[in-house]
Amino acid sequence: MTTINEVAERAGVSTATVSRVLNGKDTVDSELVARVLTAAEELGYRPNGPARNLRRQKTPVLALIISDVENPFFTAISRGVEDVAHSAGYSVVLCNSDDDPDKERSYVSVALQERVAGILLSPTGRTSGSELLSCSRIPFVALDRPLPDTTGDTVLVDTRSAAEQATRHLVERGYRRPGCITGPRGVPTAEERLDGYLRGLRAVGQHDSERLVRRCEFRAAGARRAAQELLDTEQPPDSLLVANNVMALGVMETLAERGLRAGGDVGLVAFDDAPWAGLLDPPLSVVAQPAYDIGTVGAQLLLDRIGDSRRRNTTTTLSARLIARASSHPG
Amino acid sequence: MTTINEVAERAGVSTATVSRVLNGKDTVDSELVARVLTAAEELGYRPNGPARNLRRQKTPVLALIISDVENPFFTAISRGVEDVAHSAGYSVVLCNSDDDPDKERSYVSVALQERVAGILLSPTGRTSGSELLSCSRIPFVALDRPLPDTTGDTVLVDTRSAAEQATRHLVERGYRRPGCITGPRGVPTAEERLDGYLRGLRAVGQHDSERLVRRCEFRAAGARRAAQELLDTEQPPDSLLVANNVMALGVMETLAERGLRAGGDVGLVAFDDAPWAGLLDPPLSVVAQPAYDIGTVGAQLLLDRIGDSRRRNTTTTLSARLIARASSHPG
DNA sequence: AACTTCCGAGAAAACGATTACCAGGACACG
DNA sequence: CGTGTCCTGGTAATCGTTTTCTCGGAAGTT
Repeated sequence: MTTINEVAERAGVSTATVSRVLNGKDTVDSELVARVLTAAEELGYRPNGPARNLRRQKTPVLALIISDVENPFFTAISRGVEDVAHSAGYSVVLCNSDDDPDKERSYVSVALQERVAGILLSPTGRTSGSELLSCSRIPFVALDRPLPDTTGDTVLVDTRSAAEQATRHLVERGYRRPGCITGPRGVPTAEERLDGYLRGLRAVGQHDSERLVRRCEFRAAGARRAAQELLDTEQPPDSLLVANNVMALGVMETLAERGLRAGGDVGLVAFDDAPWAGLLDPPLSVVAQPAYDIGTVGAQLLLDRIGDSRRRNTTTTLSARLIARASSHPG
Repeated sequence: MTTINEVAERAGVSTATVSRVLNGKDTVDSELVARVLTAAEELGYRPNGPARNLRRQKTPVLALIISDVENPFFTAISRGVEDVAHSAGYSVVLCNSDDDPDKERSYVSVALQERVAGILLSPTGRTSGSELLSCSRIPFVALDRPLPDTTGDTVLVDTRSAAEQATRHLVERGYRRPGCITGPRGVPTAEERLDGYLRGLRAVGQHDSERLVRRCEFRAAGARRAAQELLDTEQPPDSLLVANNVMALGVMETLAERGLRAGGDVGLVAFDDAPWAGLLDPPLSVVAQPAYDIGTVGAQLLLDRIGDSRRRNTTTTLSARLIARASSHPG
């Protein structure tokens, strides 16, 4: 690898001058600028990032830690983050925590170690890397889920009222016993959606029963089991509110296996819209979260904080909207 | 940020000793080890990554540059890469080139600059960052698509014969005029799939006509337009081979808008399986590519090359398999 | 012409780790 | 007891940049 020294030597100037030219300082004679540029070109010189970052004490990189790359909700967030970051001259590195607190911790640790400029995190909720974050001075933003015990910038979606609305929607459409499949205990998004569901039931005068609720990981496999369990109970639910789109696929597989049809046999509303949701059989009613916006808002917040570390912490809450399709239409 | 000096001072030893302890060298007195460890713990010391990487002249990070984070095919690859890399002690940073040669180039450039240990790239095909790569000495592996003019490790899928097989499948199922929607000119995967399609037609004695072929970006919007165009021709195709899963969604939307049903009205086979493919209306026939394996094989190849830079270049070709569902079943 | 001002460019000091090298002490052996 | 060996741990060089100083010369002012 060629270094700045070799470029300086070939151009017949000092390394300081090379550095100045390459960083666009305007105090260099145009003759020298030309010499440096051609020398750098000829040698295929490319500055050493780690050295530069060490000296500058900062790295133009944002870390985005999400819990599932295969979930379109999170990839949409990542697009939002990337668009904003990119236009501000930052690169984004995407890390996939798999909803595993250990992996999350380890990624936070790596990010801190590499001295990234900032971190966007959708926390698993449990212990997670939050202590690490809060005791370091690195700017960060929590996305989708609040960070336990830590006050920091946060971008949330009001899924509680969305869940409530979705539940009422099911009842209004004529379903009598809506059930709920949500995420693990302690995960804020899971709790919120469950809470919204319970409120929705109460609002329409239904007795809420934990017997119609199941919890599982935010994965298809768990949702499949949960759906099977619920359908096998003595008084099975006649409709379901499902806490994310990956789980919804699991539920639909289960229905298909049993020859049940979503909508007609079991009403279904799931969180997260996806490009394929309207093309399923039947088209899936969803609570569409503004995923892309979560990304852009979060990234902007992070950039602002990087620019001014003593800003007040803010929490932005975006709202979701129900898109009713055939899966919540009985008969 | 606390530095190794402060740790050394607090522990009453030299920085060299701190470094030795923290890197697990065994030549240090256990008394000192304990002192260093507690000092580091108390100060919340975390080594400065850039400094370490600068000194060590390497970074335990692999860059994975893919063309679309929202495409499940690529996210599956990324899981494969990550699993292998992680268990070998490497982090993976995921970069999203958006199938834009400029973005790709820029990401390759950043990766080189940051001196990552290796690069996994699914090239856009056109000029792209290949010159950058080949003239640097950084190990790299091309995934899914070969790198133009460059010999290097490559992991491919034999989509030519898969496309041929899929085309024959359509004809065998009774469709008479299969059309094809493929990717942009010059993109190897697009050309291969088109070529396979043409061969398939010839194999069953059909005259191949470019009039049944459309090209567009690997996006839903382009595919929608392409499908509309094809359906509006005087002699429209009665079935379609579509070059990836994102495009397939666009095509299905178009069919739905026109009140046409995949299978009964227009046969449909698309590349890439996805969790939702079997749940669409109708279930989508696909050519399933071993995406996760592309990732694991590619990552392993890259690690091998990092370990031994003078290995011979290899090209691994995996095979795809047709999964016939209802969308390729007439009537 | 003498003095100040300013500006461009080089020399050298950081940045924070790792590691080659060296010094000093303990121990063993003749 | 003297000398050689080994082992531990400190000193300082090093990685490749950026940036602060500093200095020399040109330009401007009186």
